[in-house]
Amino acid sequence: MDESKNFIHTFVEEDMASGGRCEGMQVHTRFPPEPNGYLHIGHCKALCIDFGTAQKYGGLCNLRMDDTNPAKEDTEFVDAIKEDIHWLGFDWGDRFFYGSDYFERTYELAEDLIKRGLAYVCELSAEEFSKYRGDTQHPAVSPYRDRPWEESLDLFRRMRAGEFPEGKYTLRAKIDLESGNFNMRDPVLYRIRYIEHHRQGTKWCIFPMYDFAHPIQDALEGITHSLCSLEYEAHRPLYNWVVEQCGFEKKPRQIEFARLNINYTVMSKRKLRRLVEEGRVSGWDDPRMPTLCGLRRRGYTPDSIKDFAERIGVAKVDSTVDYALLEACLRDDLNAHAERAMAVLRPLKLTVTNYPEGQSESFDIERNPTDENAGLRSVTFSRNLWIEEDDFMIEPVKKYNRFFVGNEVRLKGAYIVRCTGYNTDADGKVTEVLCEYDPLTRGGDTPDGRKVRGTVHWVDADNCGEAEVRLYDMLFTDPDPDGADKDFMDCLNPESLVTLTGCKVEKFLCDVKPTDRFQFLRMGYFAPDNKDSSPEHLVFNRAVALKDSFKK
RNA sequence: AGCGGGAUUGUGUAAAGGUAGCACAGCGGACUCUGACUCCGUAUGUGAGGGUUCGAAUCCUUCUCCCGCUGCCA
Repeated sequence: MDESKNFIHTFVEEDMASGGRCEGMQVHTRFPPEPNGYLHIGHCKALCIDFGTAQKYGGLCNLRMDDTNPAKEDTEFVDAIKEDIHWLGFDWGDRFFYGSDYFERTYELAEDLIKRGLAYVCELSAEEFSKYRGDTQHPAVSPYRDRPWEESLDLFRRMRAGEFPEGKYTLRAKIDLESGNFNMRDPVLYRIRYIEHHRQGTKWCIFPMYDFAHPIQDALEGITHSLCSLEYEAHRPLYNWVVEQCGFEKKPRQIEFARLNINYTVMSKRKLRRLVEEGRVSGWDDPRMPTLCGLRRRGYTPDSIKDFAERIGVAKVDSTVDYALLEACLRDDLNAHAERAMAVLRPLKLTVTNYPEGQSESFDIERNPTDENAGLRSVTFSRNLWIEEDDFMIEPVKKYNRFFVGNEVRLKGAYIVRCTGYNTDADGKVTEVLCEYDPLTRGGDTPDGRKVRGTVHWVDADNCGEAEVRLYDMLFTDPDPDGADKDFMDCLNPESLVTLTGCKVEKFLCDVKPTDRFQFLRMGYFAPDNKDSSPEHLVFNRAVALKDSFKK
């Protein structure tokens, strides 16, 4: 297992150590998404922390749909979430749960609290309660706090039976109306909602709040460590209160960490949802979206995303990670594993004048120079080739090693050629580059050991594949979209919106025969636009030049 | 304001009193069948002040700044 350690690991080890809170137990975590949207790169951090922590200590991680609010949740999202997690490579075994499966048990525990005078039915409306809630200077008051428990129990049962309209009553915990932590000022435990639940149907018309349901779910599943984001910090006392008052023997421990932010990247589920609903993108899996399925279509690999989650670390500080790190992770993965191809984006004709017209031969070129097992691919060569427009200069700049008249250049995997001239059109634009090849350098070797500094990619004009490439950018926003009270929609990078339905499409020539439309990744990799499976990549030549040209 | 968190280079993240390290981004160079990859080098940091100590990012203290909470959302 990896040796890197963060503050969560420190806590866990403390708890598991002899004499610790969880001595002799197995580490058990859970990933609890609310099924009201698709998973995005931010969830991935939590996913890697939840599953990763369990893995690190030989424990288990459950997958649990946190579906206690019927207004927002849908089965469509449940399936998508499961698929995305599997795609990333995590597995919950047979421990897939719904928070709503515990509704009955949760209800019993609520009745129990009422009977012990720890909860009461309140009939303050939401607006009224905000008046009674008090403020930092004044404690709250509640006229219903001292309702006899028998009466509360009766009302609570009738709430469940559907005798009251929405909003008429709530069940509240009786905790501390003077607490500086507002979560402890008699928080609502149950509210009435006549909305069909995506799983429970119309069986229930009262639903537990997150603050009540979550600790119970954790405790029932034997969770030892409940890892969540920073905004729940102030809820921890309530979490502990519920676990304590409900009498659970094994008490889960909540630990909070900072959620992920990436610069220029829209990371709120609410906003992503708007992009989908208002048709600014083609769907949750639009390649410009930071959702897992969007990243997948864009060409990101599971390993690169997990590596990213690893490299950003875990802490309690609000932080914003540089988008470039995500790209670096993908580059590293692709560089090690993806197949190479030679592709020409802006073709310039290259004629090998001393190579006979009509003659052809083929060369075997490694699929991946860093991986011998990747094998070879065959490419054909002829008198008529295409090279990249900027691989020729009439007047070479300093340190330019590619085509200019008089210079020797290696055609990758084929021959050493010497540039002998070029032709231009009436405007002086270069239309053709001329060269002569050295037959003794077949395969690109130099038997006499002479140094040839420039190596250039090429494709056989008589036998090359052609494909479309879609130029995408992520949906970037201004660095501070919420700043000058602008709507984030107005802060989206126009470049990334150019291509609403079609994207910018260009053709490219390639030494293999691509049949799909390809995504163009910013740093010079191609990935077919494949909705269903993991992408196969073609790593583009001299990636950095493109990386720079597409840099923000 | 009350309560709860937090502050290490451009961005993240390590260092549990003992050389402030690593990654990404930047810059410079070497190497190379692509200028990529790789390798080497390099600049920039402990929010501020006081204290304890031989020695402080770390302990104490005062201050400053940032974030979260005041849903019948999660």
